[in-house]
Amino acid sequence: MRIGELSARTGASVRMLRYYEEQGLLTPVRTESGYRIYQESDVDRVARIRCMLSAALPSGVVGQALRFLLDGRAAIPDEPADRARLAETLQRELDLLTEKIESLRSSRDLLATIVADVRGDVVGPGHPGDPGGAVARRSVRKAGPAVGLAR
Amino acid sequence: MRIGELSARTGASVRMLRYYEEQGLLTPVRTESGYRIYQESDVDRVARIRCMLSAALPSGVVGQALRFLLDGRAAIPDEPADRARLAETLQRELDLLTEKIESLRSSRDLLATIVADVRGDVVGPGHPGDPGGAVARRSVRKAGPAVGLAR
DNA sequence: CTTGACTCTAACGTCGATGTGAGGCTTTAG
DNA sequence: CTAAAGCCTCACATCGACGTTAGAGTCAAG
Repeated sequence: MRIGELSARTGASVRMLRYYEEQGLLTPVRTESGYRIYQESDVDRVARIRCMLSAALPSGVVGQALRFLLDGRAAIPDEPADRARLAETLQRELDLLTEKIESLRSSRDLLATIVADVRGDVVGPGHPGDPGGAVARRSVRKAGPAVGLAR
Repeated sequence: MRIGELSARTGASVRMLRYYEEQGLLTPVRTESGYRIYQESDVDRVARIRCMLSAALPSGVVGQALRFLLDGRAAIPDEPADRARLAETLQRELDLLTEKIESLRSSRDLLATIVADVRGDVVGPGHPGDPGGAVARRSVRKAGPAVGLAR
């Protein structure tokens, strides 16, 4: 398919698709006249790119991951030393990501209790005279303290 | 505490702290002479801000979420109608956050399979200095297909 | 009082990701 | 064949999240 169709099917703008190619994340073939031709599998690929970029993963990591997805194990270097370094780099990103996820989960859970609480109050017998400090009652336990720091 | 101390304690640059204030994510009081004065709780607050921003959450979302995460329930309105609207707003933030977390998890899982695969090859028959990489060798099959698209 | 560390505002620079034309081919529908 | 639609390559513009610098005020210590 050509770029317009891929754009329509993925929701990514034409500009973005060309940008991803520029970054080595997509490698469409070209027609005689220069038109980009994409594979069916590129629909998935674009979804992954967007997902990983939205996770604020460094584009180098995204690139490596994508190369791996596309070329399978071919993208893994032969030299043990290179592999070790690569593994370490990826592991660091993995740890960071895991940490980030945990922290976000904690924020989300806290937010969820607040939402539940607001909803809970809505259904109750409204007390118009209740001053803004409705904080006193209710069972919102102190949310866990320090969350993991991001870099 | 003043901005320098908060910076030291959070790892965020002074510039970042001022920027977060500009975005309404922090609201320090000021001394007579204009110096920003932060609360102890702002240390946690900055940690959350950094985490959420590093996850590429739109600052609008971060702002909304933060107001309720850290100012707690102080801002909950009395009027049932107001509460209902608030609950709805928060629910949307909550959904966005949940979606984001799922997207991050998907990226992390993908990254994990790649790391495992790279390590699997690195680990020779007794490789010194290599922490237990008891990963079954090549077992990486096509990871799940389409993952959730980010906005 | 003077110095030096700290802070302030204001403004310009940067970088990644993306939008937006300009100008010019190519393909497709009529 | 011709016009519309799609695509191409620059290349400059924008936006968020900062970094950096400049010029000036504040404050504790010597």
